[in-house]
Amino acid sequence: LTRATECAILRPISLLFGEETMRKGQETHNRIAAQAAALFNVTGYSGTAMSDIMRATRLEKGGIYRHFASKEQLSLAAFDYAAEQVRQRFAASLAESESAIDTLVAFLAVFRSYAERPPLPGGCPVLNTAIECDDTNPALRERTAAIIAEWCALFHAIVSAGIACSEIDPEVDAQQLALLCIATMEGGVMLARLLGDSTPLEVAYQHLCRYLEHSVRLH
Amino acid sequence: LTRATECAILRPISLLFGEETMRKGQETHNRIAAQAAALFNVTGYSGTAMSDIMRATRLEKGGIYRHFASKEQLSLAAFDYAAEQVRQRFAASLAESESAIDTLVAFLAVFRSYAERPPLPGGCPVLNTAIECDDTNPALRERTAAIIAEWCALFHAIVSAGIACSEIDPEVDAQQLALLCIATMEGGVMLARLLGDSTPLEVAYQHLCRYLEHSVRLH
Amino acid sequence: LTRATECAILRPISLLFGEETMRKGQETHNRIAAQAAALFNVTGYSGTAMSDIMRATRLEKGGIYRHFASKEQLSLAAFDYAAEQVRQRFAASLAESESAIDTLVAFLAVFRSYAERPPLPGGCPVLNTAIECDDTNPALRERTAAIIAEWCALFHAIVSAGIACSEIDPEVDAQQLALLCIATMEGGVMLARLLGDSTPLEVAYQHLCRYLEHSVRLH
Amino acid sequence: LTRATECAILRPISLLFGEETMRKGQETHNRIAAQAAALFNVTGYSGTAMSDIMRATRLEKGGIYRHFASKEQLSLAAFDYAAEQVRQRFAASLAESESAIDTLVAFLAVFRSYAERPPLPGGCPVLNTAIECDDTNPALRERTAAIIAEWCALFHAIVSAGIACSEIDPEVDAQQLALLCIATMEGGVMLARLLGDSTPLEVAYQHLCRYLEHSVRLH
DNA sequence: ACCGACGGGACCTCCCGTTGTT
DNA sequence: AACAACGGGAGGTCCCGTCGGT
Repeated sequence: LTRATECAILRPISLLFGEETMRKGQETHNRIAAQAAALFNVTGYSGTAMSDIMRATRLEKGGIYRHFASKEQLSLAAFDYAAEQVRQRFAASLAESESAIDTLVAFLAVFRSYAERPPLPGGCPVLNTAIECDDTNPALRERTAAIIAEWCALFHAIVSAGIACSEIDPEVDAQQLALLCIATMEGGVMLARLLGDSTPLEVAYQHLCRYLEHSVRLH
Repeated sequence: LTRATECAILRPISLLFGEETMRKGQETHNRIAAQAAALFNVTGYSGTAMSDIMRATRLEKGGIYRHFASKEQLSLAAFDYAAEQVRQRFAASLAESESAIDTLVAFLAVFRSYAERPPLPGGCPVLNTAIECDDTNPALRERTAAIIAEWCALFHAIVSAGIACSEIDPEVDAQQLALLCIATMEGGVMLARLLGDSTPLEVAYQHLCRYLEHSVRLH
Repeated sequence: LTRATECAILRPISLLFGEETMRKGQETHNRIAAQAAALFNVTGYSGTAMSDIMRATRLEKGGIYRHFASKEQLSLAAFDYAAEQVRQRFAASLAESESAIDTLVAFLAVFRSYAERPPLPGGCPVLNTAIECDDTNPALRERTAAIIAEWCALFHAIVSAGIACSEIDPEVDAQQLALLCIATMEGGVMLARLLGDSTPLEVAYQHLCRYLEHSVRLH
Repeated sequence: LTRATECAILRPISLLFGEETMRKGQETHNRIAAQAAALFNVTGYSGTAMSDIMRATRLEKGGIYRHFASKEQLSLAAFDYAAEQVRQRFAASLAESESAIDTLVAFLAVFRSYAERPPLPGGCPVLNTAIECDDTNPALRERTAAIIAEWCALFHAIVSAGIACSEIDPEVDAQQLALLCIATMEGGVMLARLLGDSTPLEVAYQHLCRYLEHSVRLH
């Protein structure tokens, strides 16, 4: 794995910094969270048993419960891992773009890529967690809402910058634009997965791109 | 309840048609499906236990299993009940509209009303079921996809009629328009429920209304 | 079992009184409580596993948990059963005695019989529960203390009657006498069981009998 | 054990030589036994988990299992520690008394002090262990019975000396007197802890003091 | 048509003990 | 000497489904 390689490379460095301690444990901790995240994303939190996670991690109960006090705690760590994966996808996509509109398009493009290459097996963890946990799991709901807030903040930053450099119409409400884009793309993800067809995502993406071009960009 | 009243009204009629047989049983059957649908919609299929349904229906195990062979079968019946509720919401909303565009707006308005008055407790059953079952439950996934297909067919009919009477731009692709509208509104439902705020739904609704007006209506 | 036979005999009678309902369940409920009481009394509450009770009752988990919501609830029911057994032993012993002093002696004699014929396997449930639960289980502690209170009340009644008929010295404090007798005999039970020798019980009994004769009886 | 014997022999010698070696280990060993003794005395042997002992000792599993091969072995060491505490309480109380009767009273006084100042948290370890282990744990039962035997031997010595100096009635049976005193006081300890009231202990103590004075002392 | 009793398996959690490492 | 990591089994609880009764 890329990750394992990365660790192998970083280890000597961290040794220099005296971070030697608790390496193995941390690694296992992360590995469990990562594999649990995938399972939770596919079968849901209540649909995934600890035994499933045991099988995926090839660890026994004792090994898992050493790192997580409960399934609840593990589910939070798993969500955090998933959120981090999503963040990295956005970071990678936004990195290449230069103008504000380009950046917004890059944001949309991340969702568009979910049909073929989801950040985790099972689709968008934000969408999945939002649907499963909105009524039943305050802790996860909170965390999920925080990701949405992050995205909205990102939109605010991008739109502000775009307005400042006269690329974006100053009338544009960043918050509303963010909600519209997230809703449309996440809805597209849902449809694409349900129908097993990426068309809905493509339609959503094209529609929003045109909208950005015609109604958000300053002419 | 409206539903109960409806039953009371319909019963004498069905009596006229000799449907005397299986009345009480059918009623219980429907009641179980209805209450299970609400539970499933809130806590999910794997998050809802038969004991929850027993409590809600005030029936013992035997009473439920007389009507449904398994939890699986009950979940299908419950989804069918939920789908029917949704259908009725759409029928009621579309009934009043006259023009094609009005009809499309009426379609969107149904989703807009979900924030304050969802068809079932727990939000949109189509969205919820799609997310929970896309990877794990082919039977429910199929049924959910069928609802989407129904909506698309509805769009086809409306758009065709609109084109025929020169209200809608003949360039409009009904299928794509349907997917866009469904994705945007369902995404809005997700956000509204997650954030506990109907703004995302309102934004989605307003955006699509303007889109219908400017880009779908024939000028 | 005697008990089962008894039930079989009583059943037709209870039918006459319309107590037909919930017969089987109640019977199983009682049987579980009785057998659990014996186990708890021998191996303690925390030392007895539900699997032990399953083996003893020849019931599966499902069968037991139908009747008791938790091990905690079962432990309370089991203690109540044990307390009832103890009560019956006292009732049987006190029934035959005539004078106040005789009644007190009969009370002591119940404890004396514990060495050879304890009310339940494992010795005195009051003593055992008191020791195990005084610091850890308020519910059981309360119930155990209530039995002690019952015994003290019994002493009050006996002593009062004895004083009234000039058989007992009016200076005698019934409460203190009760505590002394209970302490001495329960301590005797403990020693007898620990040493596997009934001598301590016999010594305690003889001592208290002489004490009753010389210092409690009115001369 | 060989190890115990070795320690007993080596200790004075190594002290002479200022023995640095093996001191830290022995200290930890004792600390674990002491803290485990308190826990076992409160929550019982089967009610106390190794994790409880880990928390109390602030040691990890490996740290404890280095000193004790198993929970079973630890429980024996803990009981030995508890027994030693009890022995010291008796030694301290008996040290001050001069006559035989005074010594017996001093013996009783130790139990009387248990209500306010038990030798360990949780009450009398002899009583607690006797009740929990009489049917289930031969090793601990043996050790507990040995403490009782010690006490009886102590009574024999005191009574013999008392008879020899004409302080105690030569008719007195030391063994029976010991059993009576132990039973009465331990029963008092049980009641005092159960009821949260030292009265039973006081009553037992006063009763036995009067008994010693009137029926044991030679007049 | 519905209830109550029960089987037996799965689930989460915790337990005791072992091993490798430092 | 002590810790961290882990195995594997047992504990209590809950689950789904069956069956006999009424």
